[in-house]
Amino acid sequence: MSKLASDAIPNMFTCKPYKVDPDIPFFTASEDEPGGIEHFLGEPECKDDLVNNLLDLDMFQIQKCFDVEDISGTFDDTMRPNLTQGEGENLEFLYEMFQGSNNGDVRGQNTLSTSEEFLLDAKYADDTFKLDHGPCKDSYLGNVALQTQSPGIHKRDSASEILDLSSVGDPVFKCMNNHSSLHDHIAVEEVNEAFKNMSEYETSVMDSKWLQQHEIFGLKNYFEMENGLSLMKFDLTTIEHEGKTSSNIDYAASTTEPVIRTLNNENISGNHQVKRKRLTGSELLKTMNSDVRKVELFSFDGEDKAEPLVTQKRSRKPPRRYIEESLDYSSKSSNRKCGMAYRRSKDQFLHVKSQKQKWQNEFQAVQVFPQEDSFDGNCIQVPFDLPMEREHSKKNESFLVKDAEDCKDNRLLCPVDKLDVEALSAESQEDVSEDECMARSYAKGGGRRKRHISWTPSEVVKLVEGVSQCGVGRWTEIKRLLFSSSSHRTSVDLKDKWRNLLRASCTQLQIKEKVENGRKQATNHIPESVLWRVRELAIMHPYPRESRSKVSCTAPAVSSFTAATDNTLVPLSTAV
DNA sequence: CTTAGGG
DNA sequence: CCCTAAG
Repeated sequence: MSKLASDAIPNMFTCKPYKVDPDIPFFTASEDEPGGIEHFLGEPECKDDLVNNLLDLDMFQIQKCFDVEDISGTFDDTMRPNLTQGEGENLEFLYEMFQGSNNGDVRGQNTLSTSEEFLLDAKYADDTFKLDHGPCKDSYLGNVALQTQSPGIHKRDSASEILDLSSVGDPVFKCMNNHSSLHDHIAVEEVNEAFKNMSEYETSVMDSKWLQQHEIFGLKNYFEMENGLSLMKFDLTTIEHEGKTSSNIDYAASTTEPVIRTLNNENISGNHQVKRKRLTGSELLKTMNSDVRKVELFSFDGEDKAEPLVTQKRSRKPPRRYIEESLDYSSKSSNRKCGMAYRRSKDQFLHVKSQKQKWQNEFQAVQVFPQEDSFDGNCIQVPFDLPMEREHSKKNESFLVKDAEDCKDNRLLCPVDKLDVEALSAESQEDVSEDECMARSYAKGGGRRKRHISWTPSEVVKLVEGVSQCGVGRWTEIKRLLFSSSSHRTSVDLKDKWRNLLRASCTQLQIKEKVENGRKQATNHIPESVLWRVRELAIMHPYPRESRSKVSCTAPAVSSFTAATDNTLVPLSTAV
């Protein structure tokens, strides 16, 4: 496929004037030093250069990648505000811009003002048409709003953002084309001619500066990205281009490939939407400006051909941000498909299946309190994430190969998981509900804090019993023995709970000694007998540091414990 | 990985 | 409940 593309693309693209691949700095400058980049972007200096570069970029891509013969109306709409408004003479204007003349400053600002108007138009048009844009739309539009509201920086930002927004509004442009009379082929041709007239010297002089600006632009784009798809994309192309500084062929192939993918995909899913949107500004211009069917005729006749290119290129590890976000997406999207549920509960189920009956018997033997912890209403949890994000995940279901594979795996494994759940539910409703509860709490979190699940008295009793059996500190064993069914209680949780119980037992004693009235409130629904037991266990199995001193001061003698306990508690001597 | 301990 | 260091 890549060879195919390499053979086909140069025939259709005429890239004479430019010796240096303009996207190399764009792609190579990526995840290594985002902080510095951000800092750089924060400096309000380069606006004029960026303005110039914006137009330069446009012209570059147009000239470089397409021998402009059949430019669709989208191109005209995109370029028109920049080229035709404010300056009647496109040729002269562009020429000056390319030369980096001082006049370009003023004109650049004019261009920017019109661009802003255009961006606002795009925003409103976007809102009007409500086209399917994927998850990044809002953020981009938000950027637009921010730019228009902050005059201090909006010039620079909007300049660097125009292409982004054009990408976001791509469908908008298309819609506009359907019912507007903005087609302006003259401007395009003039631009094209201007490039042809440019001398080799000028282009070569521009290259260094232009590359710098292009890098800025690209990095800006980089930071605008909401998900990692385009990062992957960029990485791929980066790998492709590293060390090949003048590989226009590869450039063309890699940059046009997603376009073709998008086009060939009949039901354009969010996946490809995102891909196209996440392209660099230059790519987007190409995407929008080119007559894509024409591209398709050049030996790209199926998605299966374009697919290997992607997988072949994906060799660099995605950035951390991408990993987190993709995990977020996958967890959200696969939540309903047992994605995380499977992951978290697989071992649990396997383990439970073998030992569940046995431990359950032990539980019942151990239970001293009635089954208050059926977890009936306790497990109904409201998801943290917004419903909007769910929609995104739906659209981006297969927006990465990795994600797609994950989803597939989850779907494949899901039936087994469900079978397990059903089989277990026949055994014990409580435990399954706990597992589901736990799975939900993890699946939706996406790395966030686990939902707080209050310890039920029976759980406390189980913990106490486990401590009495295994001793303090053997939390894994206790967990395995008594909490194997409740996967949301980890050994660390047991440890923490035990620590809290010790504190509670201490403080409660002190409180009880002082005020008899506040006892119920202070106990926090933990029966006093349990606390007594905790205290005694703390004596028998001293907690490494804190329990010894604390308990020793307040813990009564064993004789007092036996006297104070009700008969529901098994005497400690039997347990130990 | 498990535990202890601080936050 | 989270995080991390230590073993």
